[in-house]
Amino acid sequence: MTDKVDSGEFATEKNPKELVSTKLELSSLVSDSNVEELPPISREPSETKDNTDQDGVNTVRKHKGCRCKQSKCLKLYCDCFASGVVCTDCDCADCHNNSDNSDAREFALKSVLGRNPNAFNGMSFTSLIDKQCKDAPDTKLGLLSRGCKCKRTRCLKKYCECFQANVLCSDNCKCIGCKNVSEVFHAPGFSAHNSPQVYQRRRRRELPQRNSCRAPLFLIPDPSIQNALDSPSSPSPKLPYSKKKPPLGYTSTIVPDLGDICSLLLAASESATANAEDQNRICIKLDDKVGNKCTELLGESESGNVEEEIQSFGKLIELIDAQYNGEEGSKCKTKTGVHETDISIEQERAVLATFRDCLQKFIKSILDS
DNA sequence: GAGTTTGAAACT
DNA sequence: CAGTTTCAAACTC
Repeated sequence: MTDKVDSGEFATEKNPKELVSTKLELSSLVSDSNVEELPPISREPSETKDNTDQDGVNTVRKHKGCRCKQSKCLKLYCDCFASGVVCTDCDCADCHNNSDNSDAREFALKSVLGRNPNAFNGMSFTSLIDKQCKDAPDTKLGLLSRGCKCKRTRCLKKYCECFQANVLCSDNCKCIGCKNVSEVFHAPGFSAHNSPQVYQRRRRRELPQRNSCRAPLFLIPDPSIQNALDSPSSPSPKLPYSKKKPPLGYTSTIVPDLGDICSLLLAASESATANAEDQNRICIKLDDKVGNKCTELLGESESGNVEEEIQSFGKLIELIDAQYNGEEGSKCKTKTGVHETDISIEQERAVLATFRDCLQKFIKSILDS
């Protein structure tokens, strides 16, 4: 991958699912330390009124008619049935998921609920009887808590329910080679405006070379999903993101979450010990002092003591300066054990310097508020 | 638009 | 519970 050379990368290969709460966009850190100048990014649904991205592809999954041919829309293969609604305006064949076939439908509902009481996101049998298609907020949304089991797609295609729903894979997933985990870094064309799908398509189109760095994943769920998860009817599945925390750099007035910042830095630190799949990857090795400080900050991040947190950040800034100003350079081993070049070290230095600046701005924003 | 690939659901 | 089959959506050409 070449684009990362221009940007730097935080990799989180070491037990990445432990870091799923991290949802900062690194581009705001490494490409432009001046958070103030970043344009505000709306996460309101109105931003994508037609539910399409810049490629004209639907990015906000709405309930849509099914096209079942053999299941009679009475099995969970059917999106409508799986959503607990009857078919309307569908292209299905021999549909029995309607009021005309209420007996068959009820039997099917009972059958499915018998196998899995939570198959309809906790909805009871009676609540499913007359549920209309328009009531479905999103297909199979409630099933996300179950986790995916993807084997080949690395959870980077819409075959993966997690990826399709714009959420990260969680501990509930049993996927293999999952890449739908918390990875935050900056790359050209990757911005908060882009969903993972958008970015993946662009990478496929613009960066077809092999051995490139893994696809990045943007960590912010779709607003419709967020709304659905906030709804009382949804039993708060274990999801790899925290709610209502804007990513760093979204606006100049929003203070980034302390835990997120520390998670990001910790992720960068931990990545150095993980085996990099790609020799071209850039990892960041923080020395123990910085890493320990991050851990410390993580522990304190919910203390509520702003003064202590600011002091801790100040200490962290000092440690970063100490590590990268005259002391030994950072190290990043490839899987062949070869150290990265001085260029990489310089990039890491630049990333951390930017991160340091961001911390300073963060502190300032707290003091100003 | 047809054929292929994929992973969930259903089945054995 | 594991393996296989069925299914419909996603994807490719």
